[in-house]
Amino acid sequence: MRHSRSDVVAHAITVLDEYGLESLTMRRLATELGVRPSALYHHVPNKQTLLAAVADEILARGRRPARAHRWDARAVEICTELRDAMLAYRDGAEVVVTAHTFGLGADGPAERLRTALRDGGLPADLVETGARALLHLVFGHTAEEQTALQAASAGAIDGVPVGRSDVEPSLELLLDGLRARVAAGDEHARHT
Amino acid sequence: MRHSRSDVVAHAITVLDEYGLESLTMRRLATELGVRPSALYHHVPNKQTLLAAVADEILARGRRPARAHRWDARAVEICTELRDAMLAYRDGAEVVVTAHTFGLGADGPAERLRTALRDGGLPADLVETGARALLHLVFGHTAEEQTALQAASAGAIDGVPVGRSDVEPSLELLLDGLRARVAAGDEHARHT
DNA sequence: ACCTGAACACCGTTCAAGT
DNA sequence: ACCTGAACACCGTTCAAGT
Repeated sequence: MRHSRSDVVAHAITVLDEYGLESLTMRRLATELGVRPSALYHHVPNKQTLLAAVADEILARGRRPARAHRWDARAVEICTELRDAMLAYRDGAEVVVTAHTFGLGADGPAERLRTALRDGGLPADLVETGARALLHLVFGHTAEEQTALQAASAGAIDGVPVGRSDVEPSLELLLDGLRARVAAGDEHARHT
Repeated sequence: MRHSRSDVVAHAITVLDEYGLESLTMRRLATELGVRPSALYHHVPNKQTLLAAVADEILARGRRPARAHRWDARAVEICTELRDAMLAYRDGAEVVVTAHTFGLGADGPAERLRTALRDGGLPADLVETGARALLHLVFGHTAEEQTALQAASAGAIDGVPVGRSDVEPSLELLLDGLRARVAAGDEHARHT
């Protein structure tokens, strides 16, 4: 069977989800596709690029339509969507976070957060630091949550199971900081 | 020459800093120590454990005495110390963050943050979510900062150089959230 | 355009045996 | 206690050649 680039990326996600990131090798992927390893290099320049494409596809599959209108509710929406998208596939958080750290794709959520804050009327510097802080919080939290989840599901019972809505307390804490800054800014504007 | 476990860990940091994480292989480390690869397994059960020990050593080398007394200043102190420790070695952030994510060592900073917040009189739930959020912020920020820094120093000139005190805006944003919660809690306590 | 065959230059880890 | 020798079971990537 002849393949296209999207076949390769799609099957990479399947292998990832079924056997984990450490088993997602070019050789294994090729074997599963019924092809020699060298054939993959016709579709993708190297493994790094393939993993970036996998990260983008994981995020794309998690997309949900926007519902909220207020900037803080929008931010929560984007962050929980991001978290759910990463948790939906085995080792999803690690793949997405790594791709983002190396600046290879996976930059959709950052851009959407910036847009939400900008549309909410936040000043440019708050948009920048707020979006980055929110993203780092979700990345850090979800990466840890996923390894804990996977360790629990592998090694049976040990430690307290992590609740599903566990990001929100940290998220709300940061949003409180943002709201306080916005309120202070409005206060200042009213007095000048 | 005969070696001890700490020799191996110390030389692993040297190799890491000089050639980067991707070049830190058991075989290369062994060669640099003038020993066969299998000899390393007398000192360390596997590579993962070695990397956790490397992470702990990087953090230990960055330790500074506590100066501040107020909980929020203590938190900033611990966070900037953590950041500086990770930035002090090539790929230091990635090594420390990975070790922490997999629950292998590198848990000193988290414990110290929790202690600082607890000593500051914050309620238990705020201590927990505050410490985690601060840690994730520093990890996420520093990992990104370091790859940007290393990319810039490798690929010469492109993009704006990241300033040295770049974590502090995000940190202060989160601290504003924490301070607001503390103030609200005190307010509530005064009325009951 | 998509793939094979064959090679290059590596990995982490184990384990019996040496000193 | 610390190390060697030798092996096992793998990696990512390149490149000429096939269809």
